[in-house]
Amino acid sequence: MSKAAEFLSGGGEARDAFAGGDPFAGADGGADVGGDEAGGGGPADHAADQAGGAAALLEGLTDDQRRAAETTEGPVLVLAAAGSGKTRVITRRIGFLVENGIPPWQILALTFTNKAAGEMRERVNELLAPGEAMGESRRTRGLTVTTFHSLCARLLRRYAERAGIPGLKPDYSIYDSADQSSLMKQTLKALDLSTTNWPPRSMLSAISNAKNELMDAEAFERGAGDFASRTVAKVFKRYETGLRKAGAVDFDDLLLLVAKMLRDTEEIRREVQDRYRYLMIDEYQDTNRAQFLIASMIAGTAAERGLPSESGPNICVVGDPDQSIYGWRGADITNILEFEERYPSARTISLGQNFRSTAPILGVADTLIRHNKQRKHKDLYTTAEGGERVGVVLCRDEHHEAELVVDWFKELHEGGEGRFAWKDCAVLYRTNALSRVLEERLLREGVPYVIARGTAFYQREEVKDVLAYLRVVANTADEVNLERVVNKPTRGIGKAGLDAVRSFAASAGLGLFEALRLAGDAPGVSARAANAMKAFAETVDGWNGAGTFMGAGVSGSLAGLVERVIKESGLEGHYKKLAAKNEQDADRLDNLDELISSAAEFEQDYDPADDPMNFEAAVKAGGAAGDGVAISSEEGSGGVADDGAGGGTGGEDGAPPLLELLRAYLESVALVADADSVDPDQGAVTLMTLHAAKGLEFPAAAIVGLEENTLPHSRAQASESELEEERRLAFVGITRAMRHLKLTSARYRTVRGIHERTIPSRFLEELGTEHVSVSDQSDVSGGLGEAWGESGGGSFGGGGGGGFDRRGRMGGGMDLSSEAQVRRTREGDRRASGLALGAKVRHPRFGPGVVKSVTGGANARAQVAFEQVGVKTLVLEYAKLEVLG
DNA sequence: TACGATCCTTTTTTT
DNA sequence: AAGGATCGTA
Repeated sequence: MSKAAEFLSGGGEARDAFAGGDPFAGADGGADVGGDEAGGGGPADHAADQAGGAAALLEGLTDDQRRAAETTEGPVLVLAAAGSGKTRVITRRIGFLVENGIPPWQILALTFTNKAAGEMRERVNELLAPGEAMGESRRTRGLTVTTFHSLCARLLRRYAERAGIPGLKPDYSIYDSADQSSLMKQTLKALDLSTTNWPPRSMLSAISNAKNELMDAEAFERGAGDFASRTVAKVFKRYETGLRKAGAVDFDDLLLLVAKMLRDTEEIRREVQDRYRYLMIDEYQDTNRAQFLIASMIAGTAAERGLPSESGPNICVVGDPDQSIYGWRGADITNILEFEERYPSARTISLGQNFRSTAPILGVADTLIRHNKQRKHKDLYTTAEGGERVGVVLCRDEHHEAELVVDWFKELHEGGEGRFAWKDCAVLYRTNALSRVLEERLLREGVPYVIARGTAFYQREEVKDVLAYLRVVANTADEVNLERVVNKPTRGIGKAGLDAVRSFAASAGLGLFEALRLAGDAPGVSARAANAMKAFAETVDGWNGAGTFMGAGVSGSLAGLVERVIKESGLEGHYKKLAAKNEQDADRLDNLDELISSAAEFEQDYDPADDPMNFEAAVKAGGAAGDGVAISSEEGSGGVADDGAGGGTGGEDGAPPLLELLRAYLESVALVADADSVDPDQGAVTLMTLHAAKGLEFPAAAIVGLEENTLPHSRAQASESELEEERRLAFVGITRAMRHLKLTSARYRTVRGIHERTIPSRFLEELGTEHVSVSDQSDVSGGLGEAWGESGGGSFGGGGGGGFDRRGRMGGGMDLSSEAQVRRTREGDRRASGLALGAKVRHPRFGPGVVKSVTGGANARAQVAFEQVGVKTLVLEYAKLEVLG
């Protein structure tokens, strides 16, 4: 039995995690859910009267695409190759459903990024209600197109209390990775574990992996055998307690808790199933176990849906195994295989025709991806002819690389009739660190550009400060954020005082925030500190009406609240002072302003009826189409009409509008992704990671850093499967390009401050030669690379229209096959481990010296103080160091 | 208690 | 290169 099946049936490890019942037991009672005809009957019933419009929607699709769009009943697996018009198919499919009389609010489409969701909403709107504002038309109103994480956040808000998840109230906070890491550090401290032996990062990643596998702390503990994992289990448990005490959940919890809730609480599962009758999942290859199960449970079984047992629910998943690039995050390609296992009646539709790229680009992509062994080959084809070769450019270093790329874009931009707009161009790279040099060059050349880093803004210190205050305002139990802001800007609350208050809180059974308010009663707190604490607590009280949000001034706008917090917290003054002192800090004030604007903007766009969990509003909006649909409204939660202006999400706690707005705002901030910030209309060159580029396309693309240890990344070479994921990443990059594609590889690159010789990526060889033209611009012969002696320099074969050949003079004429590389890396490792600090060594050129430091890993290097030439950092793999006895 | 200087390690990718 | 942590000093 697969793990997923175990979870669903309540068996095995996963069952222990939740000790709950089988969600699908008693499913025979499900026949009458909803009881409406539209959902149960499906398009066929309505096809007659709507046929015209529906048929028109399918025009211009290929046969395969059409089948994918119109096969709306039952489970469907769409294997959509890169550039095969996947988004188009999903959009048309939604249109087709609505055109056939399915109320939009019964349709749920899940994507991975907000941006993808937003785009899809837009396209559906264009299709169904052209000219009307988004969400205005009854033909789209109530349609849910969102991300897994947003949906889960909303489900948790609506149902957490009813599901009886301990410690989780509707005002829960979502912890981002910075919050998580603070909490983890606290946790380790509390357990008296050193962060050296138990790095917070690894702890968090172990926990995250467990949660992705649907294992909670108790289950993890049960499976923990050795000392290390038993310690992790302890940390896990404590971390969970910390989260719940703070009324918070982390990213993984959003999925885990919802999976658990849907499984264990039949009533909730039914309610969600009643609402959604048509489910679509994009980028299915990137779903993890939890997501797979959430989708399964929302879709329900044939029995739950009152369908004949040989059929299945209306769930359509769209994915491409070749574009699976989130394995490290728990994504599981076997979800694709298990789909057919779980839904034996599933129909599979393959979309193999590529409409995006030229034949050479496609050819190169195909040649590359064929090197993956764990793969079922599928043909990728295009009917398009012509197209220029894919350029491979060898350059000197990252600066040269940036120069060449930017020059190329300028050429395209300025060149003749086929002129390219800036927004047609993109630079893709493996790691964010590579963007810097490119950015500098673009800036210098005056080329407009945008970097896809939606999260960067919210990670700025000053912005994080304000958000931390806001989180505390929304939820004073959030002690991680409380600790962040309690003395920022400094207000005389120091470590000693805080420690005293903490123990006071513990002994009095108070939360930290309450304890601050009563600090005067705490032993060991100076009067001065106690006053400061009390003042701080009162300031927060002033913002949130002493926790009730009823106080004067709290009824104002969200932007108003944010502004008040910035001013009254003293942050404004603090950053003004900084800015006066240091010019670099000037933009911090701008960021604070921008945050206020972002709140104002959010407020403007916010409509409680847009909340997918506001079932009532959705149904109401659905109007006539929704007649006869029984949404269970007697449960008391959101069912009773909310007469408050805020609408129904908060429901039970009678949340006033401002608090609801604040929660929604913080939630949206917590769930932004880097890719979200890509705005195709910005008229600028786009810079982004290969991961963020998934799903996008550009007429001209450059992929930089085609070097070993960069792409494929050094951290991803431990196993064949990791390497294959890197190859898929390269594949994703290549298939983003529509007409022009260049791949660059620099001979030298400065990584973390160390200038070092590189090895061209093995992927370059794997592109084949047929569609590639190599141009060696590096013309380095010796020169810069002296420290590495004979391994430096060398020129590459190929050039012109020829093939690419990695056999140059590198490594003294050695053929650097990948085996040879592995060998050399190990050699470097071995030498590193054999080098003791203080060891006397001799370098062929620099003479004798003493080892100052050694780092291990794939690129082991040592700092050596030479008698004649001073301290040098050497890459052991290349430096022929001789150890002197 | 607060701030600065110095030393040290290090994220690849992200919801 | 840069951020974080630690330590010493005002």
